[in-house]
Amino acid sequence: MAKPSAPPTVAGPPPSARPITSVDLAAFSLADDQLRVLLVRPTPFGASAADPWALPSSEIAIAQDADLQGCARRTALAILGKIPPYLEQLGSWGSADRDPRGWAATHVYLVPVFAEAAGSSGREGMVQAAWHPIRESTTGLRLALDHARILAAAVARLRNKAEYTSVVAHMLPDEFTLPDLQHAYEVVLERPMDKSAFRTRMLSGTLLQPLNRYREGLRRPAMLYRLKTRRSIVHFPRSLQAKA
Amino acid sequence: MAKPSAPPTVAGPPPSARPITSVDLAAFSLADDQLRVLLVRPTPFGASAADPWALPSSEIAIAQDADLQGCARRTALAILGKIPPYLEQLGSWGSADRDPRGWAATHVYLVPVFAEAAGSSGREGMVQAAWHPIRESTTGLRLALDHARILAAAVARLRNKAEYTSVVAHMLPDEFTLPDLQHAYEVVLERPMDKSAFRTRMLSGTLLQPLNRYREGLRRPAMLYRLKTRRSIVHFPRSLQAKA
DNA sequence: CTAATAGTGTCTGTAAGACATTATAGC
DNA sequence: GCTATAATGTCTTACAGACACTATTAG
Repeated sequence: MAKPSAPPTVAGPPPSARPITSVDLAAFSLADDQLRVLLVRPTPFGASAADPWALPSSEIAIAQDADLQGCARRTALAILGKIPPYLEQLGSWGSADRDPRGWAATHVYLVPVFAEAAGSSGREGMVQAAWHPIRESTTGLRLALDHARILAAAVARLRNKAEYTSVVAHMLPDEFTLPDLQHAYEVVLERPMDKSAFRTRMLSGTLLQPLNRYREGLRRPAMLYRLKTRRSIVHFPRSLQAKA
Repeated sequence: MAKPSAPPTVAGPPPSARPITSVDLAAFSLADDQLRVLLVRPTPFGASAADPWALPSSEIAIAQDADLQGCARRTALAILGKIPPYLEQLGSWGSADRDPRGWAATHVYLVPVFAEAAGSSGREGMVQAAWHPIRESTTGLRLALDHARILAAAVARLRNKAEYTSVVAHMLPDEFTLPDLQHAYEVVLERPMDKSAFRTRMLSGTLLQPLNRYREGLRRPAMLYRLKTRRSIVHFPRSLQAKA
């Protein structure tokens, strides 16, 4: 306790060892009409079907990471090849028994991104990465550590935020139509939505910028839009489907 | 990397040192018609007015804490004398420079509690603790480390959640009246609220249990209520004051 | 009775839900 | 013309906001 400017600690003696500290990503995208999450696995060397998939994770690199977001961005860059414009803290999970190596705490970020299908999105460096569809009843996949629980929380948060924010739009490409956007919401929320109410909701406020160009299609062309900003999400005045 | 069941790490070599890891509390109460936050300071020995106040904080005690919530409960017990029924993860702050001792990450919990005024709530063990009123423009107090920023985020979250949840009720005693509750919301949100709409909102749903007893007062007595559960908050169907 | 606080009733505004209708493309 | 999809219009419902009104206590 003779260290410089140590903040007051409430109770107990100074601890001896420190927890393993990491940042995990719950990165979501939409491909082939499915909500998908990015999972990784060690390199093919010795990787068998028994090896569990895991959320992308990096231990904090003290010499390299300026802060938690920086670590999250580094992790995303390594595996996605780009830094996502919108990252949101989901929460943190820490306990004595969630990692067999010892007391471990992880800071989890929710990352909605646009990504093409690309069944198994190549291996980036040392790991194999793939977009796994989110199936019913918490994926069913057996993931490493407590990642199944974290993923369940991430899916719940994503769906909940879809009820009152523009978060789903961040999983679409730069230019999209309102029917595209509605379809994306329907995929995430797993229920059909009313066209008229949906359009009013999305077009009110400062969310979208119309491009005054049209997507040529099989039938009547649809107006193209772009997000005014990809850096943040917009909150709508009311939540959808206010349950009785 | 030859450790048992190590999860795949996305990039970079295994780190050498681990961050200092702690749990901080942003505990709020209502006393004397003011929103207050619990702050601590090292024991009076050598404590001067120059010593900054800080949020209650505990480093993770690997041998003692089962998980992050456990650490938060231990911290709350040490300083409040009781374990609060409702704790909510606010977020985590971690960076190379927020603590002069080195890379430090803290997991912050938002804790609304009922607490009497008690100007300086005695010293519990090694620290001095007091409920400080939340003043305009982020308190104005100079706090230890980056606690001023964390506190600002906590106040923002508390006020935001007051707009669409029952969180404010957790800062009232076990039994209270609807006028009590409305006054509490008005203190937190710093604006007057409509009586009729407020009552409808609070009485719909499963939030309150009427006790069929009355608070005797100066004028007409008011019905007493109790929270159906103190362990969780209730979400209302709409946010208040849907801004244009 | 009056004063003060507790509690209710009525009307309006906003935005979502349901669903019908019109518009514009290819064929 | 027909079909499919894009976009709009109309009506209903739920609930917050404003505010008037009634109810119950002390004195």
